[in-house]
Amino acid sequence: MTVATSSPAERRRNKIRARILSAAESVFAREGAEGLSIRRLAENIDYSPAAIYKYFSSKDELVDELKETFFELILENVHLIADRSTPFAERARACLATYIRVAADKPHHYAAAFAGESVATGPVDTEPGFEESKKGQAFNVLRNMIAEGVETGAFRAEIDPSLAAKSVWASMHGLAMMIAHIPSYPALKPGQPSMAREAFIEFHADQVIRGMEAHHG
Amino acid sequence: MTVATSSPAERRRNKIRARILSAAESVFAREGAEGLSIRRLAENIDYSPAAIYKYFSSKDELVDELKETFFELILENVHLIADRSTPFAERARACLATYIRVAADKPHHYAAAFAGESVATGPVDTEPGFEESKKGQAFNVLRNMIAEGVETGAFRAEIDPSLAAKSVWASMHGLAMMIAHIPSYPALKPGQPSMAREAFIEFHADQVIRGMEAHHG
DNA sequence: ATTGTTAGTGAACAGTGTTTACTTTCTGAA
DNA sequence: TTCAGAAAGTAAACACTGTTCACTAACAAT
Repeated sequence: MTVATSSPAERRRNKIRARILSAAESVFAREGAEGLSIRRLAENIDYSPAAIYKYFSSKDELVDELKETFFELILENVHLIADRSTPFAERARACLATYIRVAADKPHHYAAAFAGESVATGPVDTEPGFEESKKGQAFNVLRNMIAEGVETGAFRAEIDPSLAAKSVWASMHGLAMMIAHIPSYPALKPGQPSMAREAFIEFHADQVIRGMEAHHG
Repeated sequence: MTVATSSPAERRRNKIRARILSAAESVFAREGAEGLSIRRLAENIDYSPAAIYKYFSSKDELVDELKETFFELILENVHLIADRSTPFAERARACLATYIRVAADKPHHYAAAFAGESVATGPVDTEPGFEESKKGQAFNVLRNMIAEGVETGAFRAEIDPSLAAKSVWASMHGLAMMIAHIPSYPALKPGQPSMAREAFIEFHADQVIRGMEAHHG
């Protein structure tokens, strides 16, 4: 083990790697994975197409890194809400709504994060490294929150947090995908779309939480 | 207006068109839109690639037709349940579950039906021809069912059927997409995945309905 | 100073959807 | 029945794509 954890050459390499990722990010955000071509990317940063392959073994690997970074962003935002000490019901709704908002902000990223065949090969939570992945961590935040709800009696006692978390995730995923693919969803008519969307996101989150709520009395 | 609504030539043409679609269908079901290449398709049916373009103006148009036919299948299945005279709650849950089941049966079709950029250009329900499209009709079935629930007092009075239909659709869409992209979702571990999935689909549908239910008491 | 690794490149390979110019085949009217 | 015109079908090319290979230039370490 050498002392220097980063040689000058290594730092320079990381810098270029980052520059490639940054250029890719901006194209990807605008046009998605299909719009991001290695040749165009190479031209943008004044390299030959083949040069990219000295830094990434394939386009998929490059895109995977963009997706992972994006899910890190989702996780950060959700954590910010989840760790607050506001009342449970409010906190739960805010978490769900936040997930959608971040997803809606980068629709191409969100859609791509779930469209990749690499993800589709195995079960979600038995995938190697799922627990450690950003997606897995986001799932855990959700499950813990539901467990809290069950323990405090806010949610029905018979609810299995793991199972419910998957159901809730699916529901939020659905809205996120709808917005990603149909940018104006769910606005009835164009015009003040963001207000209508905000209201809808909150309605949707509310519906999902209601589905789990206990009704004493 | 001529009497003959289909000349021999025309019938022959439709036959070949159908043969192309049929060959495309089987490849598409197995490998999705990316796996379906015009050249491979042409080879399968012993035509030159260019010949396909005498019947379809583009690959997108061909795929669009596959998608529309698929959504017709969904609609048929859902209608079969929706038109039954079983108790409302049971009927509603069965409709939602059916939507998922048909989608899960042809994951590539379902994913593609929502992935196309052509869909993503406008609002869902202000798209020209949305009301007439199979997707639009499925949406109407859902909205009418929710309206029925509100009228009979099963669902909360303040619920707007149009809005709620979008929320419910998003929830079901989410699960359908999860299953489409992650074939083993939501099984925790491989083994008896279809039973686990059946149970989960019903749990999910139940959660979604519960979100709208009124609690008199 | 020399050796070996790394950065970077131009050209090619194997695909893709699509268009164009061309030939063949068939059809509908004089 | 003949004959013009439309339609069916094709080979070859265009403009792309991701990726690999052989090669050169630069740099690091012994």
